[in-house]
Amino acid sequence: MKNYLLLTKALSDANRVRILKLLEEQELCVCQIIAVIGNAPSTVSKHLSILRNAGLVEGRKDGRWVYYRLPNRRENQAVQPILRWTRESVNDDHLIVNDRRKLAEILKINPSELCRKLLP
Amino acid sequence: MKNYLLLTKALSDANRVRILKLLEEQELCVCQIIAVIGNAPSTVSKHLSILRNAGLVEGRKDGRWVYYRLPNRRENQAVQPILRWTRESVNDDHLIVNDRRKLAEILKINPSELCRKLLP
DNA sequence: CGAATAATTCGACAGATGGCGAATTATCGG
DNA sequence: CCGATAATTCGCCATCTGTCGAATTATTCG
Repeated sequence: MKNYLLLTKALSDANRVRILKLLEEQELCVCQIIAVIGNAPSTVSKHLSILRNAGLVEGRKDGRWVYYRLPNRRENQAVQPILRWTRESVNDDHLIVNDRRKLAEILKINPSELCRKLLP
Repeated sequence: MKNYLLLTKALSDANRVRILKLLEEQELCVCQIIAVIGNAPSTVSKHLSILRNAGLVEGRKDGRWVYYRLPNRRENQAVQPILRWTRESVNDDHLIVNDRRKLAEILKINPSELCRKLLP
C-alpha cells in the first residue's frame, strides 16, 4: 500500500505527468525539462525527486548536468504496468501535444546555451 | 489528462483504496463501508462521491440504503486497467487484510441492525 | 584558486484536501 | 402525517502540497 500510494500520489499532479510524457520520448537534462514545463528550477527539481522516489524515473549525473529517463524493465519492473497505462491513457491532450512541440524546438538548441538563456 | 488526474487523485488516498479493495469482494451498503473504515459517515460519503466521480464505483439506491460496487466492463470500460492494477498491486497489506477480516464479521450482522449500532 | 553555472535544498506561503459535526434530504414504519 | 433513520451536503479547521526565491552544493573553466 505504501508503495502504491507513492505511485498514485506522484501521478496525481499534472506537471509531473507532463514530465513523464516528455521522458517517453527520450532521456532529458533537467534544464530541458524546465524549459518545457515552465516552472521554477526548484519546483521542477522537487517534482523530479517525487517521481524518482516513486521509482518512476531514473537520474544520471554527468558533470554539471543531470539526465532523467524512464526506468527500463531491469531497473524497475514494478512500475512498468502503471507507466504503460499512463502512456496509453494520456496522449491527445492539448497540453501534452503542445509540450512535445516545445520539446522539439528545445532539442534544436545546444543544452549549454539553453541553460544560460533560462537562468538570467 | 483531466480524466487521468481524476483517477490518480481518487486513488491517492489510503481510505479510498481501502474502500475499493472492500468492493472487490462484493457490493456493499454505505453503512457497512463505514463500519469497516471507521471514519465519520460524512467522510465516507465524500470519499464515495470522489470515487464515483472518477468512475471507479457505481452507486445504486434501494430504499433508504445506497449500495456501491465496482463498475463492470459494460458500465465503464476505461477504468478496468487501473482497477486491475489496483487489484494486483495492493493485496497483502496489513490494513487491507485486516479490513477483509472486519468485513467478514460485519457481513454476519443484519444491515439494518448494523446501522442502528453505528449511529447512536 | 575563484568566478560561473546546473541542480538541489531550504524557508515561506497560498491553496487544496481530509476530517468532523451539524444541518438537510429522502425514505420507511407506525 | 410524523418520528426515526440512511445518506449526503455544508461549514469549518488542521494538515498537506505545489510554488517561488534565496541559499547551498557540486562541477567546470578561466
